[in-house]
Amino acid sequence: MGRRGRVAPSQRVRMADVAEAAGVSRATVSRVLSHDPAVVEATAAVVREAIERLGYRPNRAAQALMGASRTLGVIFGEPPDRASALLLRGINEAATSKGYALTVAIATDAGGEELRRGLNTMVEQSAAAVMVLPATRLNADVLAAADVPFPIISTTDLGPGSPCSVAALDELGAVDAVVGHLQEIGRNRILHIGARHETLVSQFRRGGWQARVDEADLFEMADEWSARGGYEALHRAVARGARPDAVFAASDEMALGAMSAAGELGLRVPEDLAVAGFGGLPVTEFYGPGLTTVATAPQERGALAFEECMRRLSEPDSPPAHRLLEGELVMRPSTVPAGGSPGVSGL
Amino acid sequence: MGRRGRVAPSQRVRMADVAEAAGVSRATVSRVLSHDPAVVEATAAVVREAIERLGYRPNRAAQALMGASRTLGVIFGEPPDRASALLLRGINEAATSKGYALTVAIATDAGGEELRRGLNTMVEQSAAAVMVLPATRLNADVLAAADVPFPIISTTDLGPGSPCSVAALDELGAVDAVVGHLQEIGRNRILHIGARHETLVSQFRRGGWQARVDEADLFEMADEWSARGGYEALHRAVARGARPDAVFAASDEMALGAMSAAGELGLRVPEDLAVAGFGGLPVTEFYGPGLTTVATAPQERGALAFEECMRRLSEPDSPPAHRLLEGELVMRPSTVPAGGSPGVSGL
DNA sequence: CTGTTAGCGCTTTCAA
DNA sequence: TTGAAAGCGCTAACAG
Repeated sequence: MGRRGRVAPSQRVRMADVAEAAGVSRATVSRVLSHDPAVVEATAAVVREAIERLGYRPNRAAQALMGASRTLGVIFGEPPDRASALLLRGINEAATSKGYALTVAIATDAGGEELRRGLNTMVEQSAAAVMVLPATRLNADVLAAADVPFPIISTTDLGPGSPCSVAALDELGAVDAVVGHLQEIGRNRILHIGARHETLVSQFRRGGWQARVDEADLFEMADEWSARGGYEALHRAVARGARPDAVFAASDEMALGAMSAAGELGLRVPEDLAVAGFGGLPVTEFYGPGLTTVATAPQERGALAFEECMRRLSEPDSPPAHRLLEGELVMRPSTVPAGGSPGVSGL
Repeated sequence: MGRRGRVAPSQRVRMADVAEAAGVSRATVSRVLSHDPAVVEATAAVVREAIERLGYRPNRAAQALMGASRTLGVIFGEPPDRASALLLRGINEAATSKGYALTVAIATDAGGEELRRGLNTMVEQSAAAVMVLPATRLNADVLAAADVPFPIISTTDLGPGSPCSVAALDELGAVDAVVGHLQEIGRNRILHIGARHETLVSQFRRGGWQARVDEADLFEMADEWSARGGYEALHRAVARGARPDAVFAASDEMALGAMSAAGELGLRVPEDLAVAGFGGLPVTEFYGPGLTTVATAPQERGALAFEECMRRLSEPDSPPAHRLLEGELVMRPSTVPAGGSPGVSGL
């Protein structure tokens, strides 16, 4: 057959097949699929039966070509840790239940080039909205300047003036709770171990600590956002003469490394050195004697971000919202000796 | 405008806009985009300039409607741990560089219902191929029976006879290396702590251990795949009279919990109780005295899975391949006292 | 080497 | 309440 522009039709069951099987037109099948109340129940039942029998699945690409797409984008800017996996899970659960599919991209570079590419991918995929976990300030600027046809929801606080919605942890409040706790138990030489100074979370954690602490010699930059980074940082700080009575590490893993270094330095935790981290996944109960930390609810953050997507989509003209989730201080023996009363307290 | 079937054209720059700006036809733009050598360089340059200037991004939905789609699916069946995040990163890196976008779904239930839904999502998204991390045997059966228009690549070993390609860790070999190591250092009462018996990885780890160990009283089922699970399991095992001289835990976190329990029971690690885990992320260096484990290279596994996708796509008629990655035994003080010679040895 | 044109699978007017 | 037909943005077959 020499017809021009001929394209091999796919093997897949199409709407036309369903229509034929049900003895109706394609338009009617389409209406049944979108729960159009105009279709009389008897007809709808026949159509649904045919859909079921033939195993018909609509082609999203064709749907997206017409109107609103049912795809949401997720761009990861955080390191590939467990929290990011949980965040994805939170988003997925909510999205699946509402019939949305998820497309992902990863953008961990500081410069924003990967983020730009990620956003382009989302445009190409006709995403209806995109959730982003921007890593750095530059990334945040890329978001603000992005020329994209969908709303952006950031799961890191971008501060006021950003055109993006925010569904994030109240970082400053959470840090304040940990550092405040260390001060309440009588520590006044609180060393902060940070890393990757260019990232937004690093800046938040350091900023929250700075707001409560004066001594400039009590900051130590770790090489990496990891246990080894925390381990080496504490060793370095002590070697250069810092004499902390507490450590606030920017991540739980760094805190774990710091506790290991403390052991080598002959410092007892918590008697000589109270140690607190940030993150709060269940495993931290077994970090050292049990690590004091802040639970950051990544899964809830994901659900919140999705909710904000839906809100922006249903009220296209509403301004971007700024929704913050409270962290939860978890007190454990690394700051409160077993004799004390460890436990959990809301902020 | 009373034209029938009217649909609001999108605001986005379309191929037609580029064509007009460049003074060529849409077909030529399309050819430039797909690097068709038939287009003379001068024309191509003009087109590329117009694309750049207008900020044109092709609409994937429209592309997918025609021929091969540039979307790959990833279905997670593993718990949301760091390894799964790394696996995604490995896939993403390879996929991005080849111009593929990624769609994700999550299917962690044992029954396979979520997996079926996930596969449906991938059909709807016109995925060209799908990578799956199936959790359970039932999930594997769903995969085998799936009626889908794309090749499936499993990142868990499905054994022979499966219609899916496999790009996975050599689980049995890796377990054999750990348990063999424990035997080589003279341990012969090796307790295995497992969990979630319905999952394939649990079965592999238990099977590998069983192949080397006789005593039936040396298996203890943990409630969860976590540090707390390992902690409680060791306590239970000792309480019921098991007298292990070593522990092989099915995950690093369970091993961490077991070491904590060992401390409470007055057992020194490794003198009284050697402890080994499974997973091998860097943080395990700071689990207890340093945890012996197996590195499972999740990122490499992701890259391998992607490679296998490409192979299946370029050779549609070739049979599914079975590609296994070797684990790497990492010996640390939890089995080899500091006096010994800890280090890394390939399998 | 480039343009014309048909049609991918779907939704949406408009008419009946 | 349902059907006919147009067209979403793109690719590919064919003609020139």
